[in-house]
Amino acid sequence: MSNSNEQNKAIFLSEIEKRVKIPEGEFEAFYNLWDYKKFKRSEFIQKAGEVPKFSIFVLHGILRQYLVNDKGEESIVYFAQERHFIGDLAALRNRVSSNFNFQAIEACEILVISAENWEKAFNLFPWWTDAHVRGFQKWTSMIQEQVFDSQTKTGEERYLDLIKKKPELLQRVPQHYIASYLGLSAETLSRIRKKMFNV
Amino acid sequence: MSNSNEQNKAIFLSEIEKRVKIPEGEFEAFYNLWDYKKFKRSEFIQKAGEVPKFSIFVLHGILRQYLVNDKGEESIVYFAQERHFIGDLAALRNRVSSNFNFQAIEACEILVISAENWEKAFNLFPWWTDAHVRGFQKWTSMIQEQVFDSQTKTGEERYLDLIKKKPELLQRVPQHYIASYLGLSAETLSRIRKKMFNV
DNA sequence: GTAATTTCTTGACATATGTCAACGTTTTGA
DNA sequence: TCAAAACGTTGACATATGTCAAGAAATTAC
Repeated sequence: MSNSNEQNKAIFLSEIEKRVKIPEGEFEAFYNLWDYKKFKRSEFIQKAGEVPKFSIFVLHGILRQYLVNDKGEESIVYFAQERHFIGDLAALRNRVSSNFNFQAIEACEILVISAENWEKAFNLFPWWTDAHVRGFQKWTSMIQEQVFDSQTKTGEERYLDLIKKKPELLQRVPQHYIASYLGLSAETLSRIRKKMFNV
Repeated sequence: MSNSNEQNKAIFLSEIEKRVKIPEGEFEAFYNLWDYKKFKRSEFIQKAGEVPKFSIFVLHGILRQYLVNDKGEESIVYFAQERHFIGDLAALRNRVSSNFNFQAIEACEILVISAENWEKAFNLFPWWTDAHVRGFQKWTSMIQEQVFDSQTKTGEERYLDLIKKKPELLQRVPQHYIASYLGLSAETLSRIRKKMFNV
């Protein structure tokens, strides 16, 4: 069921070309800076407290990025599905430990890039830098709006938003992960759903 | 009371040099891409719905970045004090309207850079790009942790965190702005403080 | 300096959400 | 295929926080 190297390359290329134009012939060298890896369901790609070994592009599968506090409560900050970039780049580049956990929810195929190769890519390929910068600029506004939502909306409203924005996600990951992402207990989400669908 | 042009330049330079090394002689040209502006207390630098005219560096004073939802409730996502960069770069670069409001809390002196000049700076000065990228990488982790905190911590815990991290802020801005930043009603913060200091 | 405005506090009450515990259902892995 | 693990639901109860309204205190602007 796993994709061939050529298919993976094509997926990766098309995703980057959505954002920037790649000069003739440069993609091959860029692609060679990345390695292919496979993870089983529920395996950890990276654990909190570790210095990240790489940054990630998801070819197939889905993984969760989450934080854990001192009381052991965890909360998912991001679901990375196929064609998403994910990782703790600040920690990767500065060679410091990360607070984030990255775990495969389903079996995953991913491409990874080491800190060393990340710097190479950044220095060699201006189009990559540009894509990267644009990605971050957009992403920060999005997360800031997420902070806002978590402060001003009820759980039910946030759940309805998610149904609109990422309906496929709800079919794909266990409901208690959705609850964790929304900042709700599993019980509360269950009750919200009951109220929404039973009346 | 306002700083001279030379003082402003020095402040700006020292802030960037904290992050990256600037090659001999390049700073002057970079600095010329920025303009100086002044705003009075409670004036708007940019309103939601507008296409941003520039991105901002704060020389003096403090401003708030906030969002408003359909019900008219507002929530502060960021306080920018002196020596902070602030703005909606995704909207600026793409020439689309921004959801964010930027308002001076105190009288402010700021440097601004237009969309056009921003692209110039980005293309001409790799050290600027680098500083910028590092800033964003760190910032995204920080905001993600902020989402986490707003989902897993009580208002009292978030207030205590803020006292530790930015004690000077509490002396400087009205308490109901602090409440808004913490995602609490003004009344609730008042009660938290009463409980903390009266017992 | 004083009026107008903004800010902060407090009470009473409503409500969203968490916690704990029990139990049934579904999925997983060998 | 079947036992074990993971997942989802429900009840009872506790609690954090919001809302509305009133008034006191502080700050601002002329």
